[in-house]
Amino acid sequence: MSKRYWLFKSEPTAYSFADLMDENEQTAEWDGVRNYQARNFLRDEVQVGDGVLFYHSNADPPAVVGTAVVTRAGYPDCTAWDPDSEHPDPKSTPDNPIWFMVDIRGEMELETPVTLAKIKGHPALQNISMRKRPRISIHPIEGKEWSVILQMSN
DNA sequence: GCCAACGTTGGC
DNA sequence: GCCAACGTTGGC
Repeated sequence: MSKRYWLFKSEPTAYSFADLMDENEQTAEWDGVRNYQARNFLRDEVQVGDGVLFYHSNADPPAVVGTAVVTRAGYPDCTAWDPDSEHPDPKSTPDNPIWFMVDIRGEMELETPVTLAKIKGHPALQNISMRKRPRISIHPIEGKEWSVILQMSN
């Protein structure tokens, strides 16, 4: 199975790239996703070794700020049945989980964040998934898009 | 199963 | 803070 690329969104006030880099082994569970399309990516498609662009949404400016790598593929999101978690969902149970998460390890902070404005302005990124479906927190990224965005960060 | 009402996301 | 886009819920 060949390596794929993804873009994960996070509001930096809730969880920033710096927070990820501060974790033990720079590794965190990507939990709390409560959207079915994003869930399907996490459960069915995201694989160990895949590349992740870490995007700050609701930020000034919104931008890709770092890269990460998937260290554990989809498994049940146990925060769903924790009533004290941020996004409890009583319909999801250990026997019949609805929501899934993966683990990622932060790799590199971008020298220059690649802002949404720059992404929108780049001819090679006109069809990037986040432009077509603006409100999903997980997006597949083409290999070409990945390299273009990383080039723009230098 | 339709669809109106409602809630959330997230750029601006 | 506004509001467009769009996902989800729930009455029927």
